[in-house]
Amino acid sequence: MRAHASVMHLDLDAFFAAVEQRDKPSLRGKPVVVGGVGGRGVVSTASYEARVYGVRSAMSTREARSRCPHAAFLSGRFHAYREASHAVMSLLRSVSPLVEPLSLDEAFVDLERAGLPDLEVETVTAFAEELRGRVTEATRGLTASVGLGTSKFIAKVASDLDKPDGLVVVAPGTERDLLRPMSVTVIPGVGPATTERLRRAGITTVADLEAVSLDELVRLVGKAHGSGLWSLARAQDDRAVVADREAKSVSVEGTYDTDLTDRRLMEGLLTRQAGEVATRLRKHGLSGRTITIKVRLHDFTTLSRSSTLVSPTDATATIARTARALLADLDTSGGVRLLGVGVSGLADWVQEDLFGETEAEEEPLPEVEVPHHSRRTWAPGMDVEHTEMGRGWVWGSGRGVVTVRFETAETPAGPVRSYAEDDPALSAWVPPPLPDEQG
DNA sequence: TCTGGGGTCCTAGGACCC
DNA sequence: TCTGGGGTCCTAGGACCC
Repeated sequence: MRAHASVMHLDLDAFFAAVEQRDKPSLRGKPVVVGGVGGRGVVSTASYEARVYGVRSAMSTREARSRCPHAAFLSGRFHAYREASHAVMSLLRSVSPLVEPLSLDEAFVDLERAGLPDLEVETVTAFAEELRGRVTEATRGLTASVGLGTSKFIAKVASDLDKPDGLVVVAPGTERDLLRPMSVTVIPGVGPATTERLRRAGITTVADLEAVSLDELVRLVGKAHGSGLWSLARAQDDRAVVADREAKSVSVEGTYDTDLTDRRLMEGLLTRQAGEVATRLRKHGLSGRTITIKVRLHDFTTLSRSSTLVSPTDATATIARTARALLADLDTSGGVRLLGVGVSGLADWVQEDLFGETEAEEEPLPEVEVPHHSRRTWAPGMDVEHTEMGRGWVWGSGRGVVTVRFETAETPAGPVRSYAEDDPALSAWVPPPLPDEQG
């Protein structure tokens, strides 16, 4: 803990929904819900007008619709969110070199490096207030809630106390009095499971937590978590603000509106996801050794299987083949609602490519037909182009009919159309070298 | 027809090595 | 005829965050 309230936490208010209202004046003052709009979608962000009706983040879109049928339901324009986020992060970095983004809409800023004349409460308060105004300017109208405190924990708690469009400074020395009456859930890392465990032990507030010994806490919630809670309950937090944290994994996953049962289709989808993961790895100059697939069954049981290669890869074919091999060991007969592929164990260098695809030393993998862009046979997952519908990908094929899903960034679950296999309007789509698809 | 997507961190057991 | 201990890597699952 520092002597001064020099850690700042900034949080953009109802970020995705606010960007939509900014860009579309007809939505201002109205309930807006951004999230998945498919049958299994959930809410990412609800505008404050929608929150009045009880719509919350992580709620199923179905429930949000029933609570607030007249809201605008939008699937999200991530390019616009990224752009607004970038404007804010750039502004913050112009103020201090130590900026730690937590997501598109949140960051810590270390004011010890902001070149202020001093770090007294009045000084940092005036500085933060002015900065909030500059954030609104830089984003053409978005508002931010800001908290200042002697640690990350306190700054984060503070930014939550006067939302939206607020500023709270917790004066040094007042932290523990502030925390004591609060629920244990204010502590980052205390979610539903931990809250329930603590509740059974009679612990519901930070004051309760403070009264529990370290040994007892470790017994209740484990070693790392227990010692973390013990410290945070006393407002002891020395975590530094760290700029430029490196990514540790890259993954793509998707939940499908209806459960998948066709293994061939699942393989096609995994192949497609592997391609997206590989593209993102290459874009950031990364490669990784561990390939993981994630499979969520019809009953929501979630399985993962991973395999670590001898050397890092960023090759679609290697990731795809490994992913399909991992799937081969799983029983998916009850149906699958989610499939995902990830790569971890990242290195910021790429293996020198001595063997073409560099898979010479890998264990033999089962024979699976890889969808191939240059052939006019339609395999699930392959990219196609239709003269009228534009770009899409093969969802299924057979008996002379090919089903294509036309999907864009705006509509992840786009329209599905079926064509005769030999329909001349349909052609294979070969991706350009290193497409720079999204920011 | 409950329950997203992209992440991080932790735990625990087994293999393997010294 | 009894059975170490520490360290590291790998795998699977789970909690949590925004």
